[in-house]
Amino acid sequence: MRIWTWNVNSIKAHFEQVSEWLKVEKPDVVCLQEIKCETPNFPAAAFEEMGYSCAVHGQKTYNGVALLARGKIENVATGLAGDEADEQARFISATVFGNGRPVTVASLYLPNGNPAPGPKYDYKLAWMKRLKAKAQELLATEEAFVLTGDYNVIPALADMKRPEAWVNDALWLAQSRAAFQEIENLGLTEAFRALHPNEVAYSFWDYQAGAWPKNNGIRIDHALLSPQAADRLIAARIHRDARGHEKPSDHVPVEIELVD
DNA sequence: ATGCCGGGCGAAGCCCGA
Repeated sequence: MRIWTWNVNSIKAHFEQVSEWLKVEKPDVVCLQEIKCETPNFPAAAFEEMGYSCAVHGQKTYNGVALLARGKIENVATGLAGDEADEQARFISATVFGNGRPVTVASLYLPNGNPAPGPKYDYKLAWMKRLKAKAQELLATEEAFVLTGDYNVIPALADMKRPEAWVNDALWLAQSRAAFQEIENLGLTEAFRALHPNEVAYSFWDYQAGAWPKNNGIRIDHALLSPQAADRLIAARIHRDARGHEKPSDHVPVEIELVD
């Protein structure tokens, strides 16, 4: 089972590229972030024609996450517990099936948090605590699950081209990394780094200042796997070529492959 | 680079992203 995550920076603006890539690569599950549309405006019919079921947690203008999967999608849940006032559409989870073996998959868009310090950073850290609680709840089931998406966290020095540019940034601040590490330390595996301990690879390049031609990138799109999912992990890939397309998203797809 | 690009909204210019 191949599971993709892709922050598409508006599904309306980048639908053509996304659908072309899905037709060629045929991933089994696709987690989308920043769809930037309300649920009724998501192009579900077009994805269904391509063989996918869809579960969407949309929002006007900002955020928005979705799950596509070949076969059925069950137990769809949206949002994270712990803040009744939170109206930002950043989390959707569901059960998907590969050869009959169920996997719980979540598509998440973790808050950026800049400027830090400030209310946006407080929201980011609080959101990470809520995500940790969700991970703890899922771990108690002792089943395979994958929490994947745009984490907006640079885990280590090796995950950025220009560390000096990020010293005071919410994506790199010690508290952000510590919160990410806390979730990993529950017993989750960050798939790409686990399989490629020494590889320098990025998943985001800013649109500005020639970041892409200079390869001035960061790695912030991740997949965290429960032990039962990590046991099935056989590959992790970053599709960096997607960034070179005409009119691309600023993020590229990150893929993991599990034994069916 | 407290935004250089790019998207949304909405029809100019501001908000937001990382």
